[in-house]
Amino acid sequence: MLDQAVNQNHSISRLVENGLSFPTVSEACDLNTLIELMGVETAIRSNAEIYGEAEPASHLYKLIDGSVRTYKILNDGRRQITAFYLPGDIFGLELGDKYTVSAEAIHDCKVLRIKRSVVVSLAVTNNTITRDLWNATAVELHRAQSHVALLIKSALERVADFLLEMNERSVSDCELDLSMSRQDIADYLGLRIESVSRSLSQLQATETIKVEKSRHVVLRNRAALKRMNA
Amino acid sequence: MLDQAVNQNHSISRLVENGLSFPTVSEACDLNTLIELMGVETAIRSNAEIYGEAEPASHLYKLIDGSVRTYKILNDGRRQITAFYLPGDIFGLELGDKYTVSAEAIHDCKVLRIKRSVVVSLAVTNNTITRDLWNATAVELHRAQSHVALLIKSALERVADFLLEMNERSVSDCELDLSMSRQDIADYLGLRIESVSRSLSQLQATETIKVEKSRHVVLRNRAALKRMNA
DNA sequence: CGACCATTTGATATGGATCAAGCGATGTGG
DNA sequence: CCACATCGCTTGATCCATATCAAATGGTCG
Repeated sequence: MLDQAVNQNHSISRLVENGLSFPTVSEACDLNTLIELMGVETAIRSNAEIYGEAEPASHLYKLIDGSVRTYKILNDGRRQITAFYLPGDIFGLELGDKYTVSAEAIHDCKVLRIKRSVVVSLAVTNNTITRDLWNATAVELHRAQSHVALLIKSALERVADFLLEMNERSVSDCELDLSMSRQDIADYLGLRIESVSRSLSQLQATETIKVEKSRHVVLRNRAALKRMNA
Repeated sequence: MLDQAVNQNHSISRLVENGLSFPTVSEACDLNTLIELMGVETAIRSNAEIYGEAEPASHLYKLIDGSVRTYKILNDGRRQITAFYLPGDIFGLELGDKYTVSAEAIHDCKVLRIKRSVVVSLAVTNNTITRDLWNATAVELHRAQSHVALLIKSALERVADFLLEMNERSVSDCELDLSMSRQDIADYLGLRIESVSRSLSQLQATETIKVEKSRHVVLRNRAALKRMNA
């Protein structure tokens, strides 16, 4: 059943990529529907690059399964992770024609991939899609602004923020499965891996969290975590 | 002549705000033209608040003269300046219905102000305007991403970055007139005022810049400044 | 001229980086 | 099934960049 869906996506996609009109898609369709209908399901191996900074921004992605990090490498070699994407998130959206960050799979992933040129040309006449593109960019902007606010905080506050952010974006109970390594977290928070580790230990010492396994954290006192934020 | 233009803007604006149709504006018009045609010219005193975080996002602004800072106050009282706006820039653009930052005039300013509801309702049928809103949001996103990259750098690098950014956004020769105080710069860069001052002194000691007056800086070796960036 | 405010400079403290070692989980070969 | 290598993470010791505290300087305005 899944295979069938994938194949169908392929054929729809090809139709439109070949320039044939597709009334239901091009008229009253939103961005998410467009990706679901026309996106090509693609598997990506753990740690594989999905696209690289400064490459032509050829595709737009919706993450189905797994997790993705986007990052920039600064000229001294430091890596700044700009965002983590979880299932359901759209990524790879660029206004300009080059990617401004690189994207990598954190694990084996499944994504829906759609040609940017298709989306952009549909957007010319489809206001809903243009609005969705705006909307998606605005969501990214809010995340980036939160990230700025995060980076001026202390190490402990950054880690607390990070745990809450991940918690809110996942199932949102008190159990938290982190898909990324300590190094990824450190590069996202602008800290060293040792500082992340120490902050987690400190939060555990104050009974705020419990690090059951290194990738599995229980939030024992979310109020205390929230009190650390701004 | 200027007064006349202002009055005319007022009347056009009222027409549309009262729900009368205005074919030339609502059809083939872009966002900038819309603001120029319908924006109400407003003067804002130095240090006056233009809007506050979490207030209803009632207006969209184009800065004509002066400069503006937007910021968030974190819960421990720290102020994070998120952006500086210079003449020609659009600000106050929100996707949601509340402002996510506060905006203040750094000096006496002139702005063109337009109701958000007008822009948004025109955007429903005018794809060019929707696209321009997307575009403006994408510009903000790029700035925010650069800001993230900036905040993981050393104090010296942040200050060098800042000088280059301001230089590129102004007339772009080697003379740089800073419209903001050291405290504003510090709150933008996530540093203390003393660290900003020391970094400037250090850049001056290496003949990279010359601080002629505290608000007027000459870039003597732009290549050296650029070499500090990532 | 004198008061005030912004900025710079100096002295010291501190949080996070760095360097280094230990620990625990996972996997491999004997 | 166990010894051992490896990798990711934690913990410890020390260092350094920036914060903090304090004072001096300079520019502006009455």
